[in-house]
Amino acid sequence: MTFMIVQLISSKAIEAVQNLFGVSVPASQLAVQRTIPSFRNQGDFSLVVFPLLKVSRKSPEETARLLGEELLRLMPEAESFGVVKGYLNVRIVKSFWEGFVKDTYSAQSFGVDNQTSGKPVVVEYSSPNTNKPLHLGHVRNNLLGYSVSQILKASGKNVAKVNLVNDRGIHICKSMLAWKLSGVNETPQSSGKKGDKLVGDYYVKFSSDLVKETNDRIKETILNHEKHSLSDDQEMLSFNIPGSDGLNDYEKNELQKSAENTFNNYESTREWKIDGILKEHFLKTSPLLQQARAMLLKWEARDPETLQLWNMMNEWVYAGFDVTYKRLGVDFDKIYHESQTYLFGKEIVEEGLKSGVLFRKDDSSVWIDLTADGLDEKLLLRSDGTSVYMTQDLGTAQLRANDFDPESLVYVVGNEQNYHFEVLKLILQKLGRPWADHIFHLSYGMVELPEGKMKSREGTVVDADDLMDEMVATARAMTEELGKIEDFDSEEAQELYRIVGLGALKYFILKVDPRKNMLFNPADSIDFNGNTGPFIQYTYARIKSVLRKAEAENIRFDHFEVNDFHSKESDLIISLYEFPATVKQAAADYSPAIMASYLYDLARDYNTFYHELSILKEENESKKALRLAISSLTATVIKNGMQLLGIEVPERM
RNA sequence: GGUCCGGUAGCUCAGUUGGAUAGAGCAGCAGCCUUCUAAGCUGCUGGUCAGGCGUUCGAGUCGCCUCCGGAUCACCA
Repeated sequence: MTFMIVQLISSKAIEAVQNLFGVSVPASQLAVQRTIPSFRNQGDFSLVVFPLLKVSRKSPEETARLLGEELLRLMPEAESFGVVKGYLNVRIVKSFWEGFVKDTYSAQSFGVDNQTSGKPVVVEYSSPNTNKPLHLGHVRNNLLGYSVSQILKASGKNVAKVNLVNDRGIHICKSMLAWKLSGVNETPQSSGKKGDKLVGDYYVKFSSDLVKETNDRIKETILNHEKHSLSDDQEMLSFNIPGSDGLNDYEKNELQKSAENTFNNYESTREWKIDGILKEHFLKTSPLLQQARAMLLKWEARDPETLQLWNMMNEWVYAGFDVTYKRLGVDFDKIYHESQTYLFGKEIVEEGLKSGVLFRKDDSSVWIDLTADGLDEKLLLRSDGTSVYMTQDLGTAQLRANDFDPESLVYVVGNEQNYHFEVLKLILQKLGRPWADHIFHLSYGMVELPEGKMKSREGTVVDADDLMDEMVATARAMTEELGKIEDFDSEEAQELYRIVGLGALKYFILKVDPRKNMLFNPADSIDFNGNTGPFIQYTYARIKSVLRKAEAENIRFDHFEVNDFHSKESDLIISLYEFPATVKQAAADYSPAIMASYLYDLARDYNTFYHELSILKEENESKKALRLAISSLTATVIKNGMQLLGIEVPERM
């Protein structure tokens, strides 16, 4: 079985040109494309002959006609042709399509390669911080990572899904400190909160406590100023600003001026409008932040009490994440933790220093000079010898190379880190890592809300669990309104709401080109009509309904002979035929959106076919069998294709 | 300011290495359920593909310029 009719036409056309004009033209000159609907009465595929005019020295119409005639001679699969302007439209013989349907309609795994081979593609995605629950942005990341992994597998690659959990650092310490200071010993069990939510709440509490503490300190400082009389009608204010001892005179002076401005403003308006310089200073010297930093140092020194608290709270978060991941339907083959990998980059830095790729500055910080590559100098070790993000990523990349001996490393990370990954790849290349050439940053765009960006401070963050709840609730409301599943028991109904609600969410996000920023409009996302997941799921359920009836009536459809296709039949068959190539295309572009778009078009094609033609009521047995076979194949393709998006399909809805 | 990404219908998005008359959905309007699931189907309305110049037989697609939006350029992650 060949899925390469397009390549066949192209190669035969090259042969035809050779025969006709004695010239060998490259395949790039002979683009074969699906004939546009207006000319489907002439053919299935089209060739553009304009590039051949130089060698044919004839008019476009004449060139196309000659080529068409030669093609008919060379290609038994070509049945007839038509010419419009410079376009040659070729009709493929019915028996070819008939053979295709016969060969595939009962193959459950049509289009998806279940034989994977070669070195693995390592796909990193999700990569959450453990101080906050997952939100809409993570949802896009997770859905993309999972779907791309599925698509790569279906295209024949071995895939390893990995997650790099950021479980250490100042953010986690903030949650830990706020929890400790609260003194209430709240746990997921005692509060009934999901672990990640609980820890996230303390992170928020830290932030608000920090703001309050800072404002209080500032107000106190401002109000407890001293007055010095300079003369009868002039006086000078002096503020006793804590933590300013180490500053130089200029900086002290700036702070005094900033404090005076703030005070004067307060005097005249009775409102606190704190000057920026002052605010920055008080944040920098915040006792709360100092405590958090002290905690991080204790953590790095393996202080048992700190480690215990850290472990406990991280476990809460993981339990919470697991629930969200499971519900989202994503999983990982290996999970890395930064707490275990953050020191790994240092050896690589040492190696780079020896080989001269990196250099040390006078303050003993380590850098790489990328100015020759149009980038800047980049820090790799701080002057105190500690590592930065980039250092860690060098280490984890090496670790992954050791663990998997991968064909390539794919990073599903937001586009705000484009620069970071450009630098990462470049450094590894300079360090002579051959696999560095196969680092691919799957850079996806931000998810925005109608009000603009999500801001945790403004409470506009869309929580992943809440979002799924809402989608499932909408699916339920919609299903109940339609009233088609009265015979479902409660468990079956719940399962359907889940499948449809999540299908809607996943499709809504995955149908957009990953690279582009996308708008998440809640009103649009709960629409289940048109270009949506539920529409495609519905099409599947509809087909299954027909197939169940056929089975009940004992109708077999393993035999059919076709004299002519209805245009709706051939449109559908050719769409189905293009599924394997679409999987390859989606894999090559790392784009679930290509698959989503294909499935939508297919579902639409099927619905018009379904509407226009009878299936079970068709009297001609051969036609009935063909239509059932096409229906069955469409169901398979929808199921397999949706599975590549991580979307399930219901047998009934 | 440097670098990168984007700008297609009122809104959200498609548009394969340059190919025929730029397509869907939503919204709006008009139809189609005693007939295989109406979460469906059919029709209508809606475009200076941000703007300009260029390359080409042919440009939404490639090049240059301008305008607008976003990201990034930390001893943060």
